[in-house]
Amino acid sequence: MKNKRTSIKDIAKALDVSITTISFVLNGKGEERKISKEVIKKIEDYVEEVNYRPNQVAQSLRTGKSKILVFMVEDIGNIFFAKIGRIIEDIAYKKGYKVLFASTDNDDIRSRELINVFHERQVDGFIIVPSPGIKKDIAQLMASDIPVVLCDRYFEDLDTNYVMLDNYGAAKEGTQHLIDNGYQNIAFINIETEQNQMVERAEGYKDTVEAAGLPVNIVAIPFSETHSEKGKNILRKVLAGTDSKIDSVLFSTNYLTQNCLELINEISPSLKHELGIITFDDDPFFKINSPSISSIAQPLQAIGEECMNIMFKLLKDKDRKNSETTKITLDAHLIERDSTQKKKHSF
Amino acid sequence: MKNKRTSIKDIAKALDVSITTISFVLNGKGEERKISKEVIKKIEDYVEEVNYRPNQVAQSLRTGKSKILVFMVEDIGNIFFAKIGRIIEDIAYKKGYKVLFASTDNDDIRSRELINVFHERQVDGFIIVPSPGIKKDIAQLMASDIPVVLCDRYFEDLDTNYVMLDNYGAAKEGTQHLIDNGYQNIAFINIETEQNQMVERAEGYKDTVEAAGLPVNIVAIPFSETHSEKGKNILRKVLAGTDSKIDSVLFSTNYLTQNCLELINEISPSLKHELGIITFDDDPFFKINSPSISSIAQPLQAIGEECMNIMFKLLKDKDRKNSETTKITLDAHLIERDSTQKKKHSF
DNA sequence: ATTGTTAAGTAAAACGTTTTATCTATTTTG
DNA sequence: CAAAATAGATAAAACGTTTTACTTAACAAT
Repeated sequence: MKNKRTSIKDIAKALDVSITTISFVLNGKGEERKISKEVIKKIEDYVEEVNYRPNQVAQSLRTGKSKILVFMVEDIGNIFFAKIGRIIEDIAYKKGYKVLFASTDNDDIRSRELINVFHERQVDGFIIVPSPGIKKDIAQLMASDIPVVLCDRYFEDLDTNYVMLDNYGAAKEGTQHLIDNGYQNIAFINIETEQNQMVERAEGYKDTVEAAGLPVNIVAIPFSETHSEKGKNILRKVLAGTDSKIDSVLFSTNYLTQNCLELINEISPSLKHELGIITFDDDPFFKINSPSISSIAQPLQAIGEECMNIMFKLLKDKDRKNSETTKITLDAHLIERDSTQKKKHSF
Repeated sequence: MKNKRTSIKDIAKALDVSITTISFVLNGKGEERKISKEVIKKIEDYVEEVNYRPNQVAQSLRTGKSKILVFMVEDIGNIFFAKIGRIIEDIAYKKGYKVLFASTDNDDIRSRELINVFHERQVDGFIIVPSPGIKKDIAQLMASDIPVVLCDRYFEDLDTNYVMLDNYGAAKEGTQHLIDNGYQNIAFINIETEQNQMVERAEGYKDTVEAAGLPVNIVAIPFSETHSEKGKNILRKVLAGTDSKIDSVLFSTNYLTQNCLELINEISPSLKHELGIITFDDDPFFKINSPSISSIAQPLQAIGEECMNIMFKLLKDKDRKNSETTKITLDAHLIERDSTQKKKHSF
């Protein structure tokens, strides 16, 4: 009943030709291996006729190549990663690669386990948004001569291929935009982390306000508290402004924006019209919100494309171990909307 | 240099034990096959020591099982699918399965190609959000005795496992909510499609307004025009209300909501405060928007869980061909917000 | 003393490919 | 005309497992 798929052996039997010959023909080595035109034709026709497709698992076992790439992110349910994932997927498919997605939750243990699992599965390459503590594992992975591209983050003292946003520059630009529009007391709302992309955003902010002679006000919310009452209280205090009254905020990531906006709404509906607001990561609804919300948009398409450019380069390169790593830094795109147009007086 | 991974053969050599014995021990068949305690211990210790991990590709080839599931959706960059994907991924990993994601763009050709590709790769099961015209391919896939669960949509006349929203009921509930709040002229904004989930939503809407003696007004925007000027014009006309003035809208899916809200904003900023608005698929920003937007939220967690319940049942079931299909219909969750609180007069 | 049983283990086939080495005719070359 | 080269193909090993069928030794039963 369970009709087994046709294998190369079945074809060999049917055409009275050796397995080897068929394999050569299928892999386009017919000419090279001096297989006669007639035999080539015969095989190709038959393959077409029975719609034979080689068993990829067997191919993988033999060649050690799987034609599978893996995209390891913090959370594939986060729209930022999901969008990049889609872009990567599309590019990969065009070249015959499939993409496994995996969410690490930014957890080192989970990341490590995933790397091992995929390594066992003989995936051909890794695109990784690394969790903070897996530098060693990344190094090991690279040492085992498998293509690795880091995305969104990197490690200062590890020579890897990566594709990053110019986080420092982007934060600078966003902050300067607030300053240019007359804001004088800007808070930078961040999550508590040592991930370099966040650190750089904080630096960009800090250097810019300092250069303008304005006060530095960095608020770090623990990752675990972004949805909790405790986190809300931290924000409440900032907005209440014990020392000096804040007139604007820069959110460092889309985790925070949503929750903080919600909170701002909760504290005082008029506040969101008075406060200058700009955030990293754009969202379609920012345009619709009132006020529409300014953002520092990441070039998702470019991020995905660059990751795949590097990946394909690595996949082709026979001795990639000896070739230089590629490091790409991309510019963000500042989207100016109503939330950063300083109003002379609140209403 | 390129230190090959240790294989079962290496262990055999190192311990002077046969390959077979090791395989039995590794697969927990040591007792059953009467391997002595000492040998079992010796093998287990060594395996631990050298951190041996079996080559999964070889396992797959031999057993025909890959421990990979595939989740085929319309677009993994769409937050609705991305969220479900994340839930499925988490459940899968707990049982040692990995998940391949694939976006079909709702295109039949692409869907068909993907199904074939994954079939070749010997994935163990499919969770599919089917494009409109691949009923036959789904049937074929099921005939080849591989677990298939449809998600979000199904085919009327094909006996499959599926997990669906009660689209009819959900649309009914949403529509009734508008009626209860005093709206009298409700438009249903849909994409032009024959996908059953959309048809059912339209029916739910239609039956409800008709039962209340209110006019039926179904607007179908071609899929390709959701972002175009042409699509906008269709909407403009509806909102202008040539025949009768519309006082509220029900959006059938999250593709539309964003664009239409944008357009409503564009046409007249005050309109969004006057119009009753409710939409399928919740979004975090609906809560923050002013007015906050009512929605018919899908139970993402439950959808993911039910898909996986069925999948695991199928994976276990030896003769699933003869067992009954499982059909699950889930209820939506109506979230009432400001956008459906009828205002006595516009402002 | 033969037969049967069990304990403890192994050899070898199989999964479906790719690839290396080899083979036989035929043709070319010196 | 013998040696060398080439055309056209194939056998068999290899990838790393799982699994079937077998072996051997020890012991028990008749």
